[in-house]
Amino acid sequence: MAALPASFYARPTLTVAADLIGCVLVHDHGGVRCSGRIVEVEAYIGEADPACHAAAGPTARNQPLYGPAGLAYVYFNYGMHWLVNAVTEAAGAPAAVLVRALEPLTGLEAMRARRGEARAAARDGVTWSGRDAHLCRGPGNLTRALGITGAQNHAPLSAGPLRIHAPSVKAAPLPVSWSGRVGIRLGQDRPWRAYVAGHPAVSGAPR
DNA sequence: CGTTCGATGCACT
DNA sequence: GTGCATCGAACGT
Repeated sequence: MAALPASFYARPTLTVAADLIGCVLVHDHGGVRCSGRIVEVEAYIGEADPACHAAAGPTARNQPLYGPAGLAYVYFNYGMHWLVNAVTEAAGAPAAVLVRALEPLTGLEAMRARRGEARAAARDGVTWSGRDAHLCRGPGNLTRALGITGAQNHAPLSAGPLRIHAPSVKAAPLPVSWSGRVGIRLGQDRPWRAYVAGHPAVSGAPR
């Protein structure tokens, strides 16, 4: 099964966001393959979008947004969370889709272990005992579970350890709902969050 | 149920 | 120095 080609991402960002629902994010890391079905994403589109990292023009951090479609844009936020995006549109047109939640498919043992490490770092000697459906619920949680870090920033999503695959032909299509984006201050009016309503792995409701 | 709040580091002004 | 595209513990109801 091949990863989605770069041309998949070189389209209008909202189209890419809708089509990413149901696709499978894969990360080969530490000798283990972890994957999950995408059930929640958000679009960040252009310098006119106040919530997009490109709102203030090109900087050292947002450089991948200005690159060609199909790259990963991974950045560190709140001092403790990596967030992973897929760069869309075309070079010079800064836009991306943030992956916010996955339904875990493979590598659950490794996911539990990585989430446990995070928990153990914060608390002393207590193992994480959350439900598996919550392993990849939320953008910071899914990068932690899959082992995605800044090492994957600017990496191509069509080849390499971090990839996105088309939905399985056997899987029924997921219904897509839209809402305002979560966790942002500016730009809440734009209904650019796509998600599977009622799915247990979808993160918190919009503000 | 609900809301508040601290942890934690870096990009940018 | 300020403000995050967050998370979960610790409260209050």
